[in-house]
Amino acid sequence: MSTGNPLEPTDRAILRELAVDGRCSFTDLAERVGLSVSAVHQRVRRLEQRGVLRGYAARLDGEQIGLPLTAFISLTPFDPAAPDDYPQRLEHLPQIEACYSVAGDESYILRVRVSSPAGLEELLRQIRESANVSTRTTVVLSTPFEDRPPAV
Amino acid sequence: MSTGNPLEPTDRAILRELAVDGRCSFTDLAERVGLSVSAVHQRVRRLEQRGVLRGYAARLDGEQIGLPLTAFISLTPFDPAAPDDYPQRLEHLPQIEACYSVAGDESYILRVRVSSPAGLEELLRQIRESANVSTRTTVVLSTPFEDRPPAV
DNA sequence: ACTGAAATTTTTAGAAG
DNA sequence: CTTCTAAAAATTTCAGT
Repeated sequence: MSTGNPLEPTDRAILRELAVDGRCSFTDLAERVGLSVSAVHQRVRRLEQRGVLRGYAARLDGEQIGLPLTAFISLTPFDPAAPDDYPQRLEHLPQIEACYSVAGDESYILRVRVSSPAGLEELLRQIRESANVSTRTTVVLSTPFEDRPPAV
Repeated sequence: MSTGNPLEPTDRAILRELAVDGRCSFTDLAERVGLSVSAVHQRVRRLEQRGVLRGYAARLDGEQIGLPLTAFISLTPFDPAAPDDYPQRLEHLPQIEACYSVAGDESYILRVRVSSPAGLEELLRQIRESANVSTRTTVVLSTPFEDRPPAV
C-alpha cells in the first residue's frame, strides 16, 4: 500500500488554502495560487476524485454548541482473545468524535465530547457495556489550539 | 463564564448539516432545514458572528498528503516551577495539529502528524528542546474513524 | 424573523489555442 | 495550461410582511 503519488506544489498550495478556508471560492483560490479559475476547478475535482480531498467540514465551537467537556479515553480489552471489533461496537455513540487504534499499553484512544461530567460518566458506562473494556480517562482542561491545517 | 445561549433547533439543524458538508450551498441548506434561502443565510451569518461557526476546513487524507504517521505525545514539565507557556513554545511546529491541556499525570497532550519515524524522532527532539519537557509517545496504527460531526 | 425578488457573482462545462 | 464563451446556479442585499 503506497501513500499515493507525491503532490505537485500547485496541488499542495490548493490543499493548504482549502484546509484553512474550506469555503473559499474557486475565484479566490485561483488568485491565491496563481492559476486560472478553470485550472483550479480541474485540479480540485481531480483531488476530490483521487480521495486526497475527502470533504469539507464546519468548525464548531464546542462550548457554544453545548458540549464543553472534551476527554481522551484509552481502552484496554478485558478479554485478549476477543475479536477486535471495538470500533464497530462503539461507532453508534455520537459523543465519540474519533477512534484511534494505537501501539502501547492500551489498544484504542477515543476523543469524546460531552455536555457535563454526568454525561461523561454515562458515556463511560455505555462504552464499557458496548465493548467489554476497561477505560482510562484524561479530561481536557483547555485547548490552546486544535484543527491546525496540516503541513501539506 | 457561560457556554453561550442554548441553540435553537433550527440553528442546530443548520450546524449539523454544515458539520457534515461544509460546502453545502445555502440553497440546499434551506431545503434541508425547511426555510427560505434568505433566512438560512441570515442565520449562518449570525452563527459565524457569534463564533459558534468558527470556519470551514477541507478534510485531507493524511496518507495521500505524505503524512501517514499520526501520534499522541504527552508532555511532562521538567521544572514544575517554570511558567506554563508550553503552547506558545510549541505552536511554531507545524507538525503539531492540536494541543490539549489536560488533568492527570501529564500536563499536555499533542496530536501530531509526520511523514516517517525519522520525522517523529526529529519532532520529539524539537519539542524537548523548545519546551524543556519529557515526552511519552503513543503511535497511531490506524484510524477507524475521525472528525465525526459532533452531536449538536 | 421570515419571504420573495432582484442584482451580482460564482460555478460549471465546453471550445479553441 | 491558457483564454474565452455562455448558461445555470448560488450569493447577497433589500423592501415588504
